[in-house]
Formats: sequence, structure tokens, C-alpha cells
Amino acid sequence: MVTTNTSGKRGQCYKALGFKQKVGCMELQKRLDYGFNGYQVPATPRATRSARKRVPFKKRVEENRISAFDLLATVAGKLLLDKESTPVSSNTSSAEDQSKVEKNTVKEERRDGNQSSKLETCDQYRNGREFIVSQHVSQTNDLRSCSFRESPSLKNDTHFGLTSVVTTSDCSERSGVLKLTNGKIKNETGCLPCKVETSPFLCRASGGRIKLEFENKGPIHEELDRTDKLSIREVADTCPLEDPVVVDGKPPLLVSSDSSGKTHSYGFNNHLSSFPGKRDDLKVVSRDDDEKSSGCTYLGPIKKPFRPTPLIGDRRIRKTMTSKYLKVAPRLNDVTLSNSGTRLLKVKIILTLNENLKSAYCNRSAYKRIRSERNYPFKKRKFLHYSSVSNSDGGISSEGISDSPEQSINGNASGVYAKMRGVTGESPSLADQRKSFHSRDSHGMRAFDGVIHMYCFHLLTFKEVLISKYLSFYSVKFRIKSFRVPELFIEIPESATIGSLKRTVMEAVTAILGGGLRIGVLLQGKKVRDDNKTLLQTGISRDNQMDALGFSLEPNPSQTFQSHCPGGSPLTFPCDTPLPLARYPATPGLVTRVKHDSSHEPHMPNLGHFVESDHDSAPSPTDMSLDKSTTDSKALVAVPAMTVEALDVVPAHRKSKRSEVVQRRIRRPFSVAEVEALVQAVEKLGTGRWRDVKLRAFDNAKHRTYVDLKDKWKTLVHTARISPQQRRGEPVPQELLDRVLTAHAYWSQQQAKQQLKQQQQPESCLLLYNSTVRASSRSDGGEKNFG
DNA sequence: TTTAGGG
DNA sequence: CCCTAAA
Repeated sequence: MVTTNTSGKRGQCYKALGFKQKVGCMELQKRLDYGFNGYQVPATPRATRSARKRVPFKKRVEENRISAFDLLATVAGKLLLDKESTPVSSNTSSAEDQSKVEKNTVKEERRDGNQSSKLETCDQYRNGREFIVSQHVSQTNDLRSCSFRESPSLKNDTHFGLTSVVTTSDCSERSGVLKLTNGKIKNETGCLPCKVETSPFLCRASGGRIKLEFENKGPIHEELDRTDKLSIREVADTCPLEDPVVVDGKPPLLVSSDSSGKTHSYGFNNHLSSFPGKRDDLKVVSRDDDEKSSGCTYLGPIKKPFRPTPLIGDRRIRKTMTSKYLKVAPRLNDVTLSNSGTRLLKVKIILTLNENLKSAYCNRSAYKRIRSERNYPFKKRKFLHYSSVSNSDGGISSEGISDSPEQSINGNASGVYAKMRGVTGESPSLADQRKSFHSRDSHGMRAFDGVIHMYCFHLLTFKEVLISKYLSFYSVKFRIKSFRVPELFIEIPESATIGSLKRTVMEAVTAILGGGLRIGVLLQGKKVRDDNKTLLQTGISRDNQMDALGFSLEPNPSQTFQSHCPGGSPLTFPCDTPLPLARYPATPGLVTRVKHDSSHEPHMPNLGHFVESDHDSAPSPTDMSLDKSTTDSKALVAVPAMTVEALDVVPAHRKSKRSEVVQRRIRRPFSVAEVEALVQAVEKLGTGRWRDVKLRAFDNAKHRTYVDLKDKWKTLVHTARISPQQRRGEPVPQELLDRVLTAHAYWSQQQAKQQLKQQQQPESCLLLYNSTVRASSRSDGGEKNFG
């Protein structure tokens, strides 16, 4: 272990980061020209088309000033069908969960298992709170586990910030508590200190797993149990994403504290030397305790570090954290505060910004695909002057179906994940390192060209880190592409009004994301505008379909984020900016309980059920809950996850404009099974009823829109007509293609007939009309020719 | 919001 | 897969 000084490290960070504004602008230009949307490398270059299509997109990008707060999210609401809110004790399932997770990841570990694991023990001691982190390494499967122990002193801390974080690139877990106590919402998660950070590279290599446990949870329980208002609990969080905190393609900084009160930082500058190959060469940078303050930890380009005032201790080191496998840590008992006698609705709230990303979060492999594709646009690679090691999905495709969805799903907690794609002027050495890393990594981690990956615990954390650090000093323009807030469960009487539901959700969301948001209630996808109606009147009841209820999350112009940062510039978020949670009192009378979704929503057994079995497809929120339920965890999870994409380096003074840059969706080739479902549906429904086809065969495949299906049919027809030699991609059985042609011919004929009829219909009407008119006029003239 | 088609 | 006119 090598120990160096922080300042030195930081200096290196600056250099390494190489954030140059001017260069950045130029690069953006190029990137736009070359394609910025990360569309998968086409089999055949279509430069002209690409150029053509880039224009509008470019415009959009240009217009897109910082829109980090243009949060437009869709919230999938769920009505849980639990009969009543019974207290759930969920201290028992962890082992099972863990083993499951571990099992699921063995394969992956094996793959990367050429690296020996490293044992790390880190203790965190801060502000009278002590956390002991110990990682046990199993050499056989490279299992890594960590446990946190609260020191007794924690008990004395009213606002215990039981937030321990262990992160590794490949896996990390974090726990936190988000609670609404005495009418206040406290999001401890947001203040999660970063206890241990292991570089993704390191951990990935070792395929580490970290188990995080709170052994001494008495105080927490007591605290929660005393709560008689709302309690939202966040226990654990797993981010299916593997992105580590990577600044400018460099390994993330690892931060840990040992029992002696020192903080160690792993990686980054030190890491550069060993990265990516020698993952065992973890170096430790020890700094003063004061330096612990995270925010400035791994963010290279911080000229003026935001010195976190020793606030709530745990808030200090919390800037970076990666979590991939989140184990639901059902350690804390749910606070039970049900209004006995009242029929309660439990609403699960899942926020996602972007359908693609949402899917991605649900499915790690899908995510990887997305990310790798996005980060590796062919042209971008070209631009960056280094060829991709794995152009295709090599690493991705090698991934088994089994190895992930569940883990990522189970870990419903994903730390706030912020991905920032920045324009960077990188040094060749870095590129080389990356290259070599690319070749080693089969998990999509190769996407570091010009990309900044960051993990944050919390949206606010993200804001603080990225906005204050990058925006303030480097004018990085970015946008939030996706984020996931904690999944919350709220219970609300059916007799409550829409307005109160909105308030409740708002409170929960606000606790996570801060203010400035407006909540809308959607039923069957349509907005419910009457706030005064009760849920029952509106039709929101537990008898409803679970997915019928949704929420929209939109910016509230009247409440800007600035309000949370008094005195600060709009774009500046000091590290210590307290989370605004406490400002939002819980609504009395409403019971908010967060508990792990244990409901089993029946899978739609439509003929496209297999659609979701495709590992390419991303489980819908429904699926998530389904899968999660298998963990039998009752833990409540709140896991903010967020993806932020840096768009450009632009003058900071440019005011942000509400414009969304729509990223092109990832390419998801239809599997044969999907094709079959499509064919079958079309045979039955015919062409021209794509919505019905979608509902019938692809209802569970959220990523297949009816337009997609229509397009696929189009290509299928085309494919069927061309010679097999001309076909590309996964071969579709000839039998299916024959059916395609048959069905297409049939329905085309039907359509023609229909049109013929419809053409004739008006004509006959017209004739009839004319004849009638004529007849009447003639009758006026006293002449009748028609009968 | 869907369909239909061109790109 | 995107974009959009048109329904």
C-alpha cells in the first residue's frame, strides 16, 4: 500500500482530467458530426444518412442548455394488493438473497476471476460514529463481503446517519435510511458517506461482492419504531450499473476510512499506474481527516474544493459510490402505522426518467448494451483515434442471461448513478490504458472514451458534485438522462383525495430529489386532474391493475432548485448543502410505509410471454417487483439512481433551456421468438392494427412499441422477399418468413378489399344523395324518375 | 395516440 | 430505429 498525500493526488487529477473548455467545444462539434447518439455501429456505414439525420439532433443539442433539472419523469405506480399493512419483519431474508446474488454472479466472477481478490478492512470512524467494514474474501469465488458495524455511540445520535457504503465497481451495496420522522423527512441516504470505494477495475477484476450488514441495529429500530408519522426506509440499494466513478476515463477514487480515523483513497492517480491490469495494486492515499470530504475526492478539476463544513458527519464522504449488486438489506423493521380499519392502498413508486434507461436499470445486460453502444458510437471511436477493442457486443453477448437481471433487480437500490459524458482532452497514455482495459473487460466497461462516469448516492449529491464541481469550474453542460429514485411504498386510504396522493408522493419524491417538482397522477396513462376526487372515485383502488396508476414528475417552475441552495449560485451546490428533506413535513394521516414489494403480480400470460424472457428485453417495473419478491425481502428500498450525461462544455452563464435531447434508443434485434410472436399476432389481427398486436403479443415488452412492431413487420416482409444470401442478422426460420409472406398477402388483400368497399361506400352514398336531391328537385319540378 | 411510410 | 404527416 502506498500512501501519498491528497493534494498531490488532486493535482494529478487535474492534469489527468484534462478538461479543456475550448477543446471540448470543438470536440462536441465533431462528435455531433460523427454521430452522437450512440447508435449501434451499423453493418454498413451510412454516412450520408447519418449526416442528414444529425442536423436536427445537433440543433437540439445546441439548444439544450443545461437541463439537469428538466426532470421529466414517469413514475410507475403500483397498487399493492396487500390486505393490510401489517408490520413486516424482514430481518431474515438477507442470507438467502445474498446467496442468490452470489450464485448468480459466480459465472461472471469466474470470467473475471483471473485476479485475486483483495481483502480489505476498513473501519469508519467519524463524528463519534464508527463503522467497521470488513471484507471477507473467498478465494474460490472471489466473494467479497463487507459488514458494517455501528458503534454504540450511534445510539446517542438522534439523527443517526446509518449510512454505510461499500462500493466496488462490480458490486457494491449501500444502505441508508430514509425516514420521515416526526413529520420530517430525512434522507439519510442522501448523506451516505462513502466508506469504501473500490475501483471498478479492481473490483470487477476480482468479481468482488460485498455484503453489507448492519449488525447493531437496535437504535435504528427504536428510532423508527418511535416514529408515528411517516416512515420511509431505505435499506439497501444496488445499482445494476457497473459504472464506477470514473472521471475522464480514469479509475474512480476509492475512499475508505480505517479505524484510526484516517481516510484512504484508492485509485485515481495512484491507480493510473496500475490501472487497469494490476487491480491488486491498490494504493492507498491517506489524507487528513479533514480531507475526507468527499466531494472533492475524486473530482479532478476542482480548483476550489468545496470544503464541506463538518456537517453531519456522514455527509462528508459520500460523493462516490458505485453499487452494482444491491442486496436488499432487510434489516430494519418496517414501522407500522396503519390506520387500522381503513382500507389502505399501497402505492409503489418507481421513478424513471427514460424508458430505455429504466429498462437498463432493470436489466444489467441490457444496460450494458445500452451503455456500451452509447458510449461507443462508431464514429466517436473513430474520432477518439483509438479503435475499439470490441466493436461488437462481444463482451455483452458473452453474458449469460442468468447472471443479471435478478441481481440488478433485486438490488432495487441503485445508488444514484450519474454518468457524465464529458468532452475530454485525454492523454495518450490514458487512452492506452483504456485500451488495455477494454481488452480485459468484458462487461462493457470499455466505454471510457471521453466519458465521465460517476456514481452518486443521491441526486443532490450528484448535483453537488457535478454541478458545483464541473459546472462551476468547467462549465460542463450536461443533462440528466435518467435517474431512479428510491422505490417507495406509501399507504394511503382509498378515501384520500388525488390531491393528497399527490402530496404524499411529492413528499416522498421531494425527499429524494429535492423540490422543484410537480407530481401528476396518471390513471391508465391519463392524467387525473381533479385533485378533490378521492382515489376511489377516480377509480384508483387496489382492485385496479397494478400498473394502472402512475405519476408524472415534472419541473415546477415556481420552485426552482435554487431554493435548496440559498446563497449559492444556481449551479453551485456546496458539498454540505443540507438535503432539503427535512423541509417537507409528512402529511399527517397518511401512512407512508416503505416496504419491500412482496406482492406477486401475475405475469401477463399473453402469447408474448417469452418476450420478456429474452435477456435483451428489460423487465418492466412489474417484472421488477416480481423478481424482487422472490427475494422475499421485506426491506424497503429507496435507491436513487441517476444517469447524467454531459453534453458539452459550454459557457456556464447560458441559461438552461427546457429541451430534451432524445437519445436514440438502443438497437434491440428481434429474437426469433419475438418474430414468431409478431407473426402470430399479425396473422390473427392483420397488418394495420399494430397497437393491438403490441398489446397482444408484446404487452410486456416495454421496449417494443407498436411502431417497432410495424417496422419489424416491414423488414420481415422485406426479408422474406429477398434471397437468404442477402439476409443479415439472426436468421429467421424460413417457415416464419413464409408465414410472413402469406399473412402479408392475405391482409393486404383484405385491406384492399376494405378500401374498395370504403371507396364504394361513399360513392353509393353520393349517388344516393344525388339522386335524392335530384329527385326532390325534380319533384319540385313535378318530375319523378327514381323510385 | 395510431397508422403508414419514407429515411 | 427515427421522424412525421395524416388520420
